[in-house]
Amino acid sequence: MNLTVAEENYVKAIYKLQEGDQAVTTNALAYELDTKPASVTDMAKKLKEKKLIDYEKYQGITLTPEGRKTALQIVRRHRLWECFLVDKLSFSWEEVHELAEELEHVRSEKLINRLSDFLGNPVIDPHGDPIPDAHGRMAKPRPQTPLDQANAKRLVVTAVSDQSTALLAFLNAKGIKLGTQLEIVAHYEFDNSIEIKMKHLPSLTISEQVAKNIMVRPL
Amino acid sequence: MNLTVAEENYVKAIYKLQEGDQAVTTNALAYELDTKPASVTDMAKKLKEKKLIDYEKYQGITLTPEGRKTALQIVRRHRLWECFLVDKLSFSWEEVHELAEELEHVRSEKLINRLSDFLGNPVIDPHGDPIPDAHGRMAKPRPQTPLDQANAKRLVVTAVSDQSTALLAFLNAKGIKLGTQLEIVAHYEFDNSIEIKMKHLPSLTISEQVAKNIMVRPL
DNA sequence: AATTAAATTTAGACAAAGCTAAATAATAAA
DNA sequence: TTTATTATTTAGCTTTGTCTAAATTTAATT
Ligand SMILES: [Mn+2]
Ligand SMILES: [Mn+2]
Ligand SMILES: [Mn+2]
Ligand SMILES: [Mn+2]
Repeated sequence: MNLTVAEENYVKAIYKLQEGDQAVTTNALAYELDTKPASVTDMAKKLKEKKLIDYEKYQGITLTPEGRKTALQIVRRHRLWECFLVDKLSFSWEEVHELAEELEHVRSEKLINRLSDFLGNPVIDPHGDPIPDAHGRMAKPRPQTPLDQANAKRLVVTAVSDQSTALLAFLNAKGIKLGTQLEIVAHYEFDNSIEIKMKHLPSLTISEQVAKNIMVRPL
Repeated sequence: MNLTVAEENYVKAIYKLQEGDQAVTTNALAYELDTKPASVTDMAKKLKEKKLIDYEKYQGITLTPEGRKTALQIVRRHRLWECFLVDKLSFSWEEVHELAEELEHVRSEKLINRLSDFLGNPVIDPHGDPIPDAHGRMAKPRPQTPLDQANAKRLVVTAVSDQSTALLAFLNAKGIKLGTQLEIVAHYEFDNSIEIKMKHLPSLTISEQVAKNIMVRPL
């Protein structure tokens, strides 16, 4: 099926919001895509027509199996381009999302498979997110939790769930990246901030907001 | 100025057709872009509004200096992506044009300059066409002529002027590529076909059509 | 110079993707 | 269970880029 760029962006956004299998709401999708609910309703009708989503008035949106397959292809392209930009062109992780948002729409199986080979068939992208293979399968991520809910003391950073430039730039400034090892020094109940310690660095206190978006697993 | 993909394709096509400085006709542009003359007229009005072209009814189209600058940026992106695809992803020269046609529309100075560095700042693309630098300057190509007009006997292939898959595939089949050295054995007046000889290979006769599109210079 | 042919433009329509404002449905509060 | 609030949809309009058919201009031929 031949999708427009807009349709691809919708399908990917629905995939992202559809954690598990609960329906995605019109408003949530509008917010995610920085558009208006009325526009989402319009597009929902088109995507239903193309059998990429299940949609009934007022009932929210879910991807069909076909839609999910499509979404995974787009996610694959997005994440592989991110890897390319970071690994080969030396971009930093907060710069690549925007560019990948455009590169992901160049549709060519051959291109993307060769790109994957060229990169050594990576399985996670620069933000720690898994990359679907050519068949849409991804390594199920090793168990990870947001830093604010971690119970172990010694942890390693495995991903960032919010990928805004603002958060990533903050983490850069503090020297936190994928693979960074850290120790929880204290929880402060007042604002749920967390004090952490990385090797060779003075300890540092981060807000709950930040902690929620750093994914970790026990070391 | 922020151009749409369609506008970029028009500007690039006008640049391509505007050999020297003669105006590009509506019909020629429509044919080049595989669209209809009426659509070209519509777009001409928009591009004039954006000061990218000079255009008066019935008088044809020429790029303004601003338009030429824009065109050179697009050409730069196109040709650098072609280099990437051939040099890094092992595509062959007849496969890359289509893909570059899409990749060229990802607008990022930083991306394209890093890509250029990554590729070693190449100055010609896989078809022998010069690549504009970041300032829009290109090495003026060494003098070259179409094979059908060459007077020297021993020649080297420097570029292909028609880049259709059909021609490139034909050249592949015959073992002709950039840098190939050949000798003219005979001209046949009947159909202007040309017999050529490459080292270690039996001689071979090519049509005028083909010869017109192989650019060569004396060895 | 008049006529024919070719090139170009205009008029009117359509599909895609978006918007605002108004209407309707679903949910939450009183 | 009414009432108020929030979520969603509908209606109508806009922009971009395309098309066909008709009109007009320019160029080429008698
Ligand atoms: Mn995108
Ligand atoms: Mn990512
Ligand atoms: Mn293009
Ligand atoms: Mn080329």
